[in-house]
Amino acid sequence: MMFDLIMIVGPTAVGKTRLSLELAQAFSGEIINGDAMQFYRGLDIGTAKIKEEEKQGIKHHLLDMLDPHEETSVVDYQTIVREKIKEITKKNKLPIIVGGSGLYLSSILFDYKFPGPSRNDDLTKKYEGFTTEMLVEILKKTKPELAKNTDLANRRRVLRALEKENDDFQEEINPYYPNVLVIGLDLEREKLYERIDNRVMDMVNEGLLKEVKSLYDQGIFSQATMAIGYKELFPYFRGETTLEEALVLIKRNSRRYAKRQLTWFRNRMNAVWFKVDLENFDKTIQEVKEYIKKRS
RNA sequence: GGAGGGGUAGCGAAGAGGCUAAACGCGGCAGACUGUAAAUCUGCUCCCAUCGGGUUCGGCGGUUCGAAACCGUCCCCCUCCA
Repeated sequence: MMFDLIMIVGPTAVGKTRLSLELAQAFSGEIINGDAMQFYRGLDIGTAKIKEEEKQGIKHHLLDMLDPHEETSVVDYQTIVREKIKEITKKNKLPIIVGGSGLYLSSILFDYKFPGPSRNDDLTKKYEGFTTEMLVEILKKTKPELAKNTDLANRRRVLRALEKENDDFQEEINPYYPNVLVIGLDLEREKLYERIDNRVMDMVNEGLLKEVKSLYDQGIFSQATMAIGYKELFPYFRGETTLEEALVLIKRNSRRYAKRQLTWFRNRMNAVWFKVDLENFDKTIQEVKEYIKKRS
């Protein structure tokens, strides 16, 4: 095998998980999760996390590593995954990263450096009463260089810039691993959206409400509960919306999310794209396998 | 038959003489994003085009320098009374 690493990317609900199992099976791989929300224990149905009995004995890493109230960041992800890749490689296995969290995945593929201070909520609290315009003024005055490279319409980014000491902007970011294959899975937009809508209903049938209710009852309100499929249900439990309204929002947000994912993967990664054949997913799997063999 | 309400861009919905090719939301498309990323943010979305131009607000006809907005008339929809 000439690849150090295979990465499978694509919008939510295209079939990444299924492909990953097949490839792991065929090329003796171990799977590393690349979905930020699947780090969390208890977020199973809503994140479409693979079930224990579906794993086919294949080792899965970075699933269920956090409790819902805990937080991580790309930096942790990057260090852990770099380590995991080493381990897996040492065992003579192929690391296969599967997921949809663009930034996290890019931080593995490329040599992203994170020299700045870690994020912390104090600043957010400190500037609570400030309008974004005011924050922008402060930033421009105190760190004009940094202001140039930040999206000034985006309060969150302005806040982060405010807590950075220097600009850690990298002019050029090099690939970190020499031989990586990034497989992009795609599907006609219309069909993708249809799949997403259907999958939301499947999740409901599998017990999504119960899963989310449990988080709600525990009073957990964190980054994890901001996940699609979760945050929309909280207002329903509070009696502020109907179930129907909440489900419409879940579908909508999932579709919008899928679109954002596609934008990232298309423009930030050098992926080899495969169009998924819905009627015959095995055919898609075959195509990918053949491609890998040919390139190996 | 009588009394009201209404017909606005793909949909929902503002607008009530010039600032309007027409707010806003949805839907659609494109994009940004190096420590919250399933998050956060931006742009486009009548037609042709680079400036710019051409057609719009149920139909037709008026009033007016100027109308989606005012008047007349016709068509359609809804509610109530018969």
